[in-house]
Amino acid sequence: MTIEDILREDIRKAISTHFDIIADDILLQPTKKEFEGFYTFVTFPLTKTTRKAPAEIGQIIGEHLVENASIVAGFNVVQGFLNISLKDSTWLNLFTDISADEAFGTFPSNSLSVMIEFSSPNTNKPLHLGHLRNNFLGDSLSRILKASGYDVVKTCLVNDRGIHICKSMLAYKKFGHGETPETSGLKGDHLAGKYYVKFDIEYKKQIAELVAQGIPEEEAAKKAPWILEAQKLLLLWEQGDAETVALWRTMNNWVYAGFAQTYNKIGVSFDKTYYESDTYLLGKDIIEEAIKTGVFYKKPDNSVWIDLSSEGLDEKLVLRGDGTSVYITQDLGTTELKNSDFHNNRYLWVVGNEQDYHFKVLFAILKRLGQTYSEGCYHISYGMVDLPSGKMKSREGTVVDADDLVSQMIQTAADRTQELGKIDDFDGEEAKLLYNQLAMGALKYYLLKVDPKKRMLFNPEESIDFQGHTGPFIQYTYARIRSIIRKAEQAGIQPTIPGDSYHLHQAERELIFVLSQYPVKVAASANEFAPSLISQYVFELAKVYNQFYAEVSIFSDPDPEAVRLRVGLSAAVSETIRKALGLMGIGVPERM
RNA sequence: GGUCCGGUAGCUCAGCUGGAUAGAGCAGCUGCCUUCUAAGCAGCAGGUCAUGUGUUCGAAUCACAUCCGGAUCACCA
Repeated sequence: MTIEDILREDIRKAISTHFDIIADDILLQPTKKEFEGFYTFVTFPLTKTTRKAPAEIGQIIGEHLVENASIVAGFNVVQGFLNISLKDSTWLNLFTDISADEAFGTFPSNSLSVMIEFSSPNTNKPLHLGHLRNNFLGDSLSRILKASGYDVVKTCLVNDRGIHICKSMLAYKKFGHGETPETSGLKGDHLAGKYYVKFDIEYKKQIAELVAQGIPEEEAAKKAPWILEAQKLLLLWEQGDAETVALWRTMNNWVYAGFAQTYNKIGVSFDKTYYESDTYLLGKDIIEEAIKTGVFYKKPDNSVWIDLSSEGLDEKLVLRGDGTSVYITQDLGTTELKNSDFHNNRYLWVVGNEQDYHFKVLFAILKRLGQTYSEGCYHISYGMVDLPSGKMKSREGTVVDADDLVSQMIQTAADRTQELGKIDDFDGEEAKLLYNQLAMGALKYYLLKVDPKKRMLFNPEESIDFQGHTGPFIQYTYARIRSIIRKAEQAGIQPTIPGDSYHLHQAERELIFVLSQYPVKVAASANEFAPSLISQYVFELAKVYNQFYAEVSIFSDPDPEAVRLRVGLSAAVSETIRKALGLMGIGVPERM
């Protein structure tokens, strides 16, 4: 039972004794800064049933609380707003609970397992900024879900086959001259990407030539020699042609080695990786089977369809006339595979919002097929990342490369840190670790602080900011606290909670109040699949701590009880910052 | 055209199960380092919450309409 629950119960009692009304929903909101109190109860909704003025109702409930509610210290009424303050003993008890709870903010198992699929790259090009948002969201959500009691399985579905890979392969065959990551000095994924770009340049040239000969552009795009060759390559691959498969394998392995480096650098990993080359043929059987039960139907050309118009969707093709799969067929099969592999209670997909429709269709079909797990399927749809210059387009080369971005961030972190000169005694390894932590802190925080559902703007100048609403600001607060804890340890000061006679400083109350919100925020971010709630929370916590830090002196206070409490508060804040940033995959430095 | 998402300070974003004079950060301007890390703190300035109508004691929040931006409606993935 939280303080809020207790207070709600007390208000409910006050209402029933004075007005003879059973109020089921007691709405509490945090009191605005300019008023005294921590919790506010709005009395307007009670005016009708009680036939009393809002201020009068507030007065009556307030008086009742002061007399009867053991946690309440006082109140004030402003118009229809009843602002309630709590006793210092209440705050101290609350803080006692928080500091005693090692697992503060971590929920016990809820006996539910969840699979979360994210990242899911194509193997024809390196990761870019858009993938970073996806990866950070997926990684952070898996940590948040774990903290809120789920058993989590992280998966990645690698898009390792298809026409796009064949394009890279074709360009490599034409222009590669046996180049390898070793001979070129390029990371494998960048090497594959280089040929993907080469393909596109050549392809566009061929289209232009055909158009110049008077062929309409649409037709030219289909007839250009290289696209035909790439399609032939895809066919050869599907037939298992040894040479094609060998090249495919070689190039993909280069790419995987490159991806592994990037994932390692950004701190992302998976429990299980699925490859589309293993799963793309799945799903057909499910459909063939369900034609019999009437879920799907055949058209004269032998293509197979489902009519989802009663769900507000359209008629959707699920198998081509030649019997081959389409995207949705494959996803149906992959989901079935996931379910038979892991039997999870929930399945999540972190996929961009351009696929909203696809997932609506997928879930509708699963439901029609009578799959009970369809109820637990959820598309975590996130918005695109835009650049100040507009949309990122990989074909037009306007993408921000993930590896480049990460190394720029590390460079910036190094420059910034060296300017300040606070860690001149660090050795090379320590410094490197710090730069990495700060760089990833800045980048992850920047991409996670925005509501995932919303489209966001990536402003390069802002993203390397280390002040204000940023990861490094919070990391800095942590490092500051750690310095205090070290000092306290040296001085032999034990954090202790003072007795009931202790009069709290307002800054101390605020700190306890914000700390107490942490578990609520963890639960909310898990429910809404929104790491941004954690990022906002931890920023608020750091801000309130910095205010406290500027306002009160920790070690030079004449009251030893105050010193010991403040050391304890600092420790609790640092731990909560560490946990909260940890939920975002961000590490914390001892010094910076 | 149908469907979906969005439009809040110069910029980037919170707030949106209706509640007080709409909040942060950045940028701009003022102060604060002989005292625990100034990557910090305090303050000033900045808003017709796209527009209109409605519901309500009360609307940035709900409903309807309009305008603007984006996504999607492939036998691509």
